[in-house]
Amino acid sequence: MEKEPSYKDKKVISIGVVSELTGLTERKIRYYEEKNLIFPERSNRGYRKYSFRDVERLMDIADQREEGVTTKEIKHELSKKEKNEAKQKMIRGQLNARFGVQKK
Amino acid sequence: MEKEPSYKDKKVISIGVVSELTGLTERKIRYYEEKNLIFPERSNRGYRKYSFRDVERLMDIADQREEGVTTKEIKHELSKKEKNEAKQKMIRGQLNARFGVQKK
DNA sequence: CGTGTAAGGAATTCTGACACG
DNA sequence: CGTGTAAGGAATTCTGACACG
Repeated sequence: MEKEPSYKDKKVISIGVVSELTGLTERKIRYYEEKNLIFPERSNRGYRKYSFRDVERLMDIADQREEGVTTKEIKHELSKKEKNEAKQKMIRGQLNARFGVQKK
Repeated sequence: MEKEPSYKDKKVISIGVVSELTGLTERKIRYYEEKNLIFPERSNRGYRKYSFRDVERLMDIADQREEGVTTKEIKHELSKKEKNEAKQKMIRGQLNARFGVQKK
């Protein structure tokens, strides 16, 4: 029951292409990483690699920045979402343990 | 009724990453392009950009080459498929013209 | 035919820093 | 805080060619 990583999550896009795709400067993209808003992978020699999901995330960040939301606030929003997801997952796990289908 | 290009078809991957993904050398990848088996786009300054579909296509080509199929034969296979697709499309169009739903 | 390699040049990316505000 | 820019270096990619077979 493995989850094969969708194309959307494969980290294969260089920062230059991400810049074209999002309209953001490379400076901004690196800065948002510094602020832990985005998490690219690195190639062997340290080149950043992004996924399509990262590109979407960056466009979302760009929108929020335009509205005057600070990186700190954006970061906190992200943390909240992560906590919620962790909680949801835990609840699902417990429900499953008590009422889930039995293994044959 | 526009078809938005899926992530699978977006040309965003550099030849170096494609090489890692497929296990093929850059030399081979460029050669298959020379033989019209694969069609990357180009960035502003001439850098090749591939899609995930291209990556799949390359892995298919690699398999065929291992079986001893020549690039020429692979190319002919591709041409046949393209003709078939064109034919299918035409037939669908004609069927639709005669029996398709009427416009309101 | 299919692929490796050395060659030289141009463009990319990286980091750390100074600047402004 | 958020972003621009100049700086120097390292790695990437490109093309055309020679090599082997």
